[in-house]
Amino acid sequence: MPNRTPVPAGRTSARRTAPTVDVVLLTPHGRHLSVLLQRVEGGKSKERWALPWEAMRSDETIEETAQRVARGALGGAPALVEQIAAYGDGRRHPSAAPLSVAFLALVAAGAPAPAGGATAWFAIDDVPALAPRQKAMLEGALHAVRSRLEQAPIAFRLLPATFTLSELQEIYEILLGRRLHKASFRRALHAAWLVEPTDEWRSEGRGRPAQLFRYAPKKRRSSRRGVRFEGME
Amino acid sequence: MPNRTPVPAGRTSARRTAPTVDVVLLTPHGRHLSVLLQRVEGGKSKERWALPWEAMRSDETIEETAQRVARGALGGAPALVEQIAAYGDGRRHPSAAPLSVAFLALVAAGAPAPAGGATAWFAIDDVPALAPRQKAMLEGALHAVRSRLEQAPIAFRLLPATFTLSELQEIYEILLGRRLHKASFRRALHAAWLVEPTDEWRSEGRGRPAQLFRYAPKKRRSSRRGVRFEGME
DNA sequence: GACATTAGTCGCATTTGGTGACTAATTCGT
DNA sequence: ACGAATTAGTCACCAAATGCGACTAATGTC
Repeated sequence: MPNRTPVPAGRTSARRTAPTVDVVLLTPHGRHLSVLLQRVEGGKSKERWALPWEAMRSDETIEETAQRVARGALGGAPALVEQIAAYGDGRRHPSAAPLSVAFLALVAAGAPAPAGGATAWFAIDDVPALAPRQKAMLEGALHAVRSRLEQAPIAFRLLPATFTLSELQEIYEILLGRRLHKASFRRALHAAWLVEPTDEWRSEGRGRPAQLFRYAPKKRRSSRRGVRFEGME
Repeated sequence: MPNRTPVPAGRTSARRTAPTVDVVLLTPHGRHLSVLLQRVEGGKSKERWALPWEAMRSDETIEETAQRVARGALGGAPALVEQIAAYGDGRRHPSAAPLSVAFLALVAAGAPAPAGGATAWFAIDDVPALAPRQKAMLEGALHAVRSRLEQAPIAFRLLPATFTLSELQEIYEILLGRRLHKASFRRALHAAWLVEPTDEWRSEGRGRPAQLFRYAPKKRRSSRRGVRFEGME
């Protein structure tokens, strides 16, 4: 193990810009997802909006930085913050940093529109031009949400402590970006022993009142399945 | 958007150590997986082995760096290199870098044992003490292999162009760390239209000769499934 | 030729999943 | 008051997917 020199001597490390931590803040908005962008003050680049980001600090973990960037942009704490990936290809970024670590943050519906015109929510299908690296982060965030949704109870963090099953299903539909069949959703949900009914009911105006449930996962049986070959080409 | 200063003025960025790129090289070895470690020259830390790593360079993407680190440690190119995640918590690392990006690399079976005693394969269940950050990377790598195995045809990259179905199944078993049922495996494989038979057969000493197949994915039908609630607690 | 060994397939029982249609409880309009 | 509209919740049926034991096939060994 010879050339283990941490820094290629003489080169640029002293001039290198610190890595950035970028956060993709997503929230349910109506029937779809929206992402939080911040206005970029004039520069030569044509992108006028950007994901919130900040340079990494040596006195914080990147998770802490992500939390702070999210709180700063949102004016409050998001419901969940998770890493997506590091982006260190050559694509352009608002900073000069060669490396960025992207985080996903989910925010419960009805988030207060951040003050001032410098920050705004954009529907996920109608996002303005972003720097290429941040565009990739946004795509990565959507992919991450949809793939982690089945592995971890992240949907429950977007709901209050008690909720109706219709509300839960709607969250799933918004995060997945597609409709689900009511009976199938409930059958799978109950089979997984993730929720338990409370004795309260909520009347939401018209229609039959809905029973309230709470998130209360029971012990799991490890279902030893075979392999699946999905979505390969 | 005030405090958009890319670098907190005056602070440490000039003294910051560049992020590292660490590679978890895995290969089938007998009936299990092994990981490549490099001996660490004496230092005050008690870990005598480490994952191959190198400081990020400003003239390479991190993918390129990972490829280079892998080739350097292995003496040849691995079959696949993919990013796992960034590790920027406070855990200790052989370098002084506060941030490391971990990559997974898969190497076909029968990889030449790297020359010299400075590099060696360790069975995955019998790995010596690693720096905490690298230990987390190794766990992350195993998790990544197992979860990506069903999404992308990475197993085929560990096999020659033509192979028997028993060989393919064995790769899956090694990567997943559990046995699979022969008939179920083949049924799912054929249903996914991933392989096609050649007209060659291979006699492996005793037993009936096996037909050789090649990886030849056909167009996919997008199976619109409902949600599943798996492995949540 | 009996047997061990590996490849490959079949069939069945069971589970899982998709779906339309049904019942239940409430509000609103007239 | 009463029926239409609306939302909640469940059922039943069918189709597809899965787990698995048991079978046949082809080869080498003794």
